[in-house]
Parts: sequence; structure tokens; C-alpha cells
Amino acid sequence: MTVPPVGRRERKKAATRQAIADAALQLFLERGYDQVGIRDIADAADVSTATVFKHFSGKEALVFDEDEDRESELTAAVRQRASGQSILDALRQHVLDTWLPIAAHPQMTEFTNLVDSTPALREYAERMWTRHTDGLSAAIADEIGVDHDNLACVALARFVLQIPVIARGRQDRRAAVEEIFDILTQGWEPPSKPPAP
Amino acid sequence: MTVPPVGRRERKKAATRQAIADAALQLFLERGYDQVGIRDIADAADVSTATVFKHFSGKEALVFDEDEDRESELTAAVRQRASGQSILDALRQHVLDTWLPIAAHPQMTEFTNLVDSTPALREYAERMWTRHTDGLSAAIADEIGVDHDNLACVALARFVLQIPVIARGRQDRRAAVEEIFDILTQGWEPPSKPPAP
DNA sequence: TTGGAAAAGTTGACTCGTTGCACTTTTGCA
DNA sequence: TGCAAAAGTGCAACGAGTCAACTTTTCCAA
Repeated sequence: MTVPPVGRRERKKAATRQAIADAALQLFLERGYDQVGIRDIADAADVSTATVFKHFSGKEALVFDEDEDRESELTAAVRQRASGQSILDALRQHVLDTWLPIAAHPQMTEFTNLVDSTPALREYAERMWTRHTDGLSAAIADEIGVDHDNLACVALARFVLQIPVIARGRQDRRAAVEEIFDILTQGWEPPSKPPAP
Repeated sequence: MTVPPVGRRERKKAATRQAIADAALQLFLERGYDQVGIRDIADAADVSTATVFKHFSGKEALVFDEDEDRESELTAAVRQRASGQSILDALRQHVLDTWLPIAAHPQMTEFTNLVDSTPALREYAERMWTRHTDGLSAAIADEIGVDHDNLACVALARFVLQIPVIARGRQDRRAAVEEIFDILTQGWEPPSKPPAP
């Protein structure tokens, strides 16, 4: 909504927030997540620890950009899909369009290392996706015209939101996403063995 | 393994553990999970807080029986399946055989209410399943003769272990489990609309 | 322009889960 | 019987997160 924060107030607030996030990420990358305390971050950003928690819901949240509207994008992808396109294909395309570019960002590697090497962050990142199962599931159910708690819709939503988690850390993320969507579309079959050496 | 703990030592240890778990569950059910502190539980069980953590890895673990060998049961279900049975069918049968009876236990309702109404416990319960994705995925890959990190196997393991999470809280758990396995077997299709009223 | 309301930030004490340490008691066993 | 290991204790401490009272900054309307 407010792409450029307008008033001085909001600008300063955003600046403080950014200063905290920057200090946190730098310290985390330098020393490792568990070796950095909230007080270290607060000192580095020259604010109090209470201010840190006014801007971020917890220590893990310091590392990730806010969700904001991931859920609305997901539901929009389902609701406003091209006519004749299946829900599954719409989701496939949405994941390919929005998630791949972000995950492929080059200077992402040290950040990815940090997350992968810290269980708390791995779990938090996973929850950032799975948090939206209810919303996505409701959107799917609406499109089809069934109850919001329809089992097939709930299951599909859960499975689809697992895909970025599974594809993360693969060399060819695009191929991985496609392959998993194929499983959901056509059913699972044992992958073919490689020829014996 | 040690179905009846033998020595006096092990019996006493088991008794202490049980006393702690019982005190914790009772207090949680009475006041709610967040309204009970570790110190309350330790007092009720007449032990020190340090002893609580000698027996349980954390507050959430006080509520659940230990895993122990869920993972080995899962991998065994895949590895020792009837000849000619598909991996998916073996997993389907295993989930139906081992998980349904536990989840259907009658006095489970207040326990289920507790878990459902406490986010921390919901997440912990979910992790109790998803923790075994690597083991299950490796077993599947071994059976087929592909690498342990084979994408289709990792994805299947993740999806299958989501099934108890999804089916939880459904009126007819058996039907739910079957339906979700059908999705994995045959691919997802939009469920049919109910007839208009 | 100014006066105040509201937002942002500070401070410090506090709760709570969890750990570490030094110590005592209990138990198993040689 | 004696002794080492296991179990448990008591207590202090740590780090994340909260709370309440207070100060500063910013906005805006009379």
C-alpha cells in the first residue's frame, strides 16, 4: 500500500526498523544466530531491547522480510486464474513466477546458509509458508463451490505449501517445483532407477 | 524393549517420570497450558525443576508420550511390505493400522482439546510427525534403488507424514486417511459440488 | 503558531523456560 | 562392605520476551 512511507514519522519508524534488521543480520552472519543476543542487536542499532520487540514479533522475525500479502497473492492466483486453467496449474504457475525469482537471488547464499544451519530459523521459515494453509484452502474451496473445510481442498493447500520447502536447496529449483506439481496432478509413481554402473 | 522396567532404580525413575507427567497433564487440563509454569509442575510432583528437565526435553514434551520407535515402524512398514504391494499402499495400511486406533481413543477428547487450543502444542505435535521425513524418505529411496535425496521420495515422505496432521480432528478419520492417500495415488481432482439446496 | 494528543522510544524490573554447577542421596554391584 | 554411578536437589544464572511508567518526537487542528 504505502510503497514510499510518506510522513516524517513513518520514515523514521521505517528507518529504525531497518537499522535493527540490518544490525541483526550482520551480527548473525558474523557470529551465528545463537551467539547473538537481543541486547547485542539493540546495542548495535542503538535502541533499547523493548524497541526491538515493538518492531519485530520475535528473534526469528528479525531475519525475514514480513509476509504482509503472501496470502492474498496466493488466493488471488487461484481466484483470478485464466479461464480454463486448472487450480493446480494456476498454483504451479504462481509458485514458479513468484517464488523462484526470490529464491534464486544471488547474494542469497550466505543468507541461506544461515537459515539452513539454524534449526529455529528453518522451522520459522517453514511456518511462514504453512501459516497460509487455511486461507489458501478456503480460496480453493470457494472456487469449486464446496465447504471451506472440504478435505480435498485442505489437503491440496497443505501439499502445495510444502513445495517451496521441499524444493529449497535443490540445484534446479524450477525442475523440482515442476516435478512435485506433476506428482500432485498425476499421482505418485516410483521414480525410475538409474542404470547400473 | 524394557516393557516392565526391571531394577528398583529403573522403576523409581519411571515412577518419578510418570508423577511429573501426571502432575503436568492435570494442571494443564485444569488451568490451561500457558497458565502453568514449570515450577508449578515441579512443586506438584514434589521434585525440583532441574529434575523435570532431566526427564523431559522441554515443556511441550510433558504432554506427549515419547516417540521412541515411530520412525523404525515407518521404515519397517515400507521395507517389509507384502510382496506385490505398492509403497503407497503399504504406507496407507500402516497409517490406518497404527495411527487410527491411537487417535480414536475415547478419553482423548479433553486431551485433544488441550492440544488444539494451544498453538505451541499444535506445532510440537506436527513436528513429532514431520521429524521423520528424512528417515522415511531414505527407506523409500532404498526400496526403489535411487539416491536418498531423490526428489520424488522426499516429496512423498513429506506428504504422507502430513496426512495424520490433516486427518486429525475429522469426524471420520479413516475415510479422511483413505481419501488423502487416493489423492497421492491418482492425483488431485476438484471434489464434486454438492447439489444446490 | 501553538498546544496537546498520539506515536515512538526508553528504562528497569519482572516472568518464564532452560541450563549449569556443586552437592547429597540412593542404588547396584564387585 | 565399600564405592562408583545414577538420580535428584538447590540455587544461581541466562536469554527471550513483557509490562508499566515515563520522556521525546511528530502531527495536526484550532
